[in-house]
Amino acid sequence: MLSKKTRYAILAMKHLSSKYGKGVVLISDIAKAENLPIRFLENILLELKKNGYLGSKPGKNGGYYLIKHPKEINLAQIVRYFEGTIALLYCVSEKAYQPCEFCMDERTCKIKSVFKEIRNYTYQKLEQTKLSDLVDLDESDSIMYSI
Amino acid sequence: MLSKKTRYAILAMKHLSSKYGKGVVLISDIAKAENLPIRFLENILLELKKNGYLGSKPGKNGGYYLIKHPKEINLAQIVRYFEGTIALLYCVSEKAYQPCEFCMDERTCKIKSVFKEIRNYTYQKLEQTKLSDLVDLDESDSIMYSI
DNA sequence: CACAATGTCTACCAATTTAGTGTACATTTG
DNA sequence: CAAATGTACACTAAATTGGTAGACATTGTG
Repeated sequence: MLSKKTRYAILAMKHLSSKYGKGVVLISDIAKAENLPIRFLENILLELKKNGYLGSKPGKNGGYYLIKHPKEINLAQIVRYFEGTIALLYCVSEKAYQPCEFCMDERTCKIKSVFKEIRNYTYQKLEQTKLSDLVDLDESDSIMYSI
Repeated sequence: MLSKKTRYAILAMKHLSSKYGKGVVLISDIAKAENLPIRFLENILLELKKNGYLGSKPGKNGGYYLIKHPKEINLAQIVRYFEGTIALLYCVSEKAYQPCEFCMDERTCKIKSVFKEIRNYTYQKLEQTKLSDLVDLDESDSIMYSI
């Protein structure tokens, strides 16, 4: 099961995608729109910013905005960042690999092969799902930021 | 990521499968063979017994044994029992369903559909993997229990 | 019947993770 | 300068994870 943090992050990113190209969005607006605890959301947005997905503008009329185009961010990136890995076992993880505890020979381990297939399918599905797939983008009246 | 408890349960069940039809197995032997903390393993075996997978024989010459044939137990059952659900979101879970937090309309929610596909694939793979697939069964000299 | 070897039961516990909150501060605009 | 914002960092409460302790019940053997 994904953690609330991961789910909140997806919701926040989805919301920011829907406002892409339209200037900054208040944390409080995201919190209200997606029904998220605002202080917790602050931490999450900060993490997303540190990871390069978001930009921010402090002070009055400030807020957050997506740096990349929504079609350039996918769910695998978000899930992996907050969950640490997409795999269900360390031995089939790309990002958090550790030797298998189930077997002597990882090349022939049946458990590993099953969980590897699951990991690969999951990764592929999440990777294929872009933020742009989650919202109706309106690119007609997009504006430039003055940062 | 699966919890240690779930992973230990799979290891214990795998070990008991390899001894299927050959009488009881000491907790301490399972712990030694699979390198598991014995007191924690006791709890896990007890849970597996309460769930109907294992039988036990207390007292001298006692131990645990698989009740069902290894081909009648699959990984989905074990994972679901210890993890609570196989899904990554409640809204796509069969056993722990809760309404979706991501959308107004679950029928058209893209996030839900992606995670539903992942859940279905995962379930199918785990369900197809029987304990008998994990070990070399030797059914030639199986014996009957005298319980 | 005594006793050793085993599983059983109930409780407890420490460490870690999760899901936040508190407080003070820095920055920007008007 | 004041108000509106994001930033930093510490703190914490609750839940979960990963166990451990100790007394007890059951069984086989001598």
